[in-house]
Amino acid sequence: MAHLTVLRSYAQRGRPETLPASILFNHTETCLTVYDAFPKAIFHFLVLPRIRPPLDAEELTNLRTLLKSDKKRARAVLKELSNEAEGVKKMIQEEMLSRYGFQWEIWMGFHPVPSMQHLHLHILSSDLCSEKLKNKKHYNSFHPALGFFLHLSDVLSWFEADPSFFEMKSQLKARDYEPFLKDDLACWKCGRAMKNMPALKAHLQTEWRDEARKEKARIARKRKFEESQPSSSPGDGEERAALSADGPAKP
Amino acid sequence: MAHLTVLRSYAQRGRPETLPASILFNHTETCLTVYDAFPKAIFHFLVLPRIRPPLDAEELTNLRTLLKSDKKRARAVLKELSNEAEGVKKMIQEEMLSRYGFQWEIWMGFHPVPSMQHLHLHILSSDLCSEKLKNKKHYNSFHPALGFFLHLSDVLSWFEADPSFFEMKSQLKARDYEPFLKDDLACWKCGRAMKNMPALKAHLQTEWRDEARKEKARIARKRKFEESQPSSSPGDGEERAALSADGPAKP
DNA sequence: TATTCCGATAGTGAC
DNA sequence: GTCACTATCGGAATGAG
Repeated sequence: MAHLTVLRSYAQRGRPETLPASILFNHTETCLTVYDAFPKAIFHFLVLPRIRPPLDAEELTNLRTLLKSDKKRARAVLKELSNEAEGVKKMIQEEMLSRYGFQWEIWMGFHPVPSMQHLHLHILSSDLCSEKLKNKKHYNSFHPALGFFLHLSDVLSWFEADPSFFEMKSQLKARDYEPFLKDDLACWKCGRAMKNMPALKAHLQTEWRDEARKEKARIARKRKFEESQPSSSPGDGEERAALSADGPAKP
Repeated sequence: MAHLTVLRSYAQRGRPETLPASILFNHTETCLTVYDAFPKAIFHFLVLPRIRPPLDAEELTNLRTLLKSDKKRARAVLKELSNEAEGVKKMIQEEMLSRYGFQWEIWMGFHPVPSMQHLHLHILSSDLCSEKLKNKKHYNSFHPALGFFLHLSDVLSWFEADPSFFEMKSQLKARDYEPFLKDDLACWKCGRAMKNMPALKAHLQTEWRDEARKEKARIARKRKFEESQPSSSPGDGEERAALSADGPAKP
């Protein structure tokens, strides 16, 4: 479903649990977490604030509309999204370990000028390995240091800064952010310039495989060291069990 | 063979008759006529001046190099191309009649700044209906009134004009002609603007079919009139025979 | 900054 | 203004009741 208001339709549901399991991942009193229909990484979720009094659909249209509404209410909404996101992040980390044998970065943040209506917090893994990641706009919109992707922690920090700084950041003008999406392609991890998308995608695969190899070796060393020690903590058993299940990992 | 010097290799052959019949259409002491390897119309030939003393390959590289060499020799070369082209044109006209039942325009002219080396006079039919005509550059380069396509008769007339005019025209600077190739698409025949190449190509087909219909009706009326007359000339028999053979005509 | 489809545009490599 | 290949860029439609 490629409709521009599909997220809003989810967010205004009185009974989100009636959504198909292929769409809904988790929900609370205040938030829904759905699978991104076109995931740009191995893990990619969206956390949506539910529409409920005193929050209306207009206020929750996007980050800009939220930030220009009541500041305390806005912060509360973001905190609720953050709470839900932290839980989702933990579930992703467990899944990383059980399915791929290691853990890698998870990013949480907003797009300044989204096309789809209704505020959505992206939670995605840093591999950016996905068939759905097809063009420069896709990639640059998630590049963690380019300027387009607004990390949740940064957005929350705006509330603690000077009100004039908050006002400035809250503008979120399309013309201020659009240029980032046209920046030259470069690996977010090593900084190397990439000629085109196929080259970038191949490189991202390599980066992720390299990280997998190094992390798995590190974990193996750690395990060997711990096995050579006389005592063990209760958590170790789980960790070893998770590590032994390798699943459909590519790296 | 899409090589940039293939025409020169033909033109410097001592025995052009050894060229494959799929390449060589006709030849004289001074000229070769070859099939355009990527015809942009139903009929599309190239007439090449043969390389022979005192003409060298450099002088015959393109129209600009020829025109800036000895003026009388240049005119002689163009006259030889013209003579050969007139013969080829007559053969095309006969083929039009025998295969398609009517005749339509045939254009003869040069491109000001060709990529392929060796002067070549284009002879092509005005339908511009061909799978090989794929983009705006192709089309605009043969548009008969845009300015890029240099009609042979016009080029020959430069020799009769004031020497300063000849000098001006002989410049043939790429930058003076390149803009024509980017002009908006418009039908050369009716002037209508065309949104894109598929629309233009469909329209060109329509134009040609319309012309075929009208010309065939005109010819049929003429024949009926002549049949109603008591006398006939010896040529009429041939013409009727040609008209009756309809061949693989599309229109 | 939703995707997908279509088409134009740009760079390259060819031997 | 050689072609053919790859990739990018640019606009338009898109669904649902």
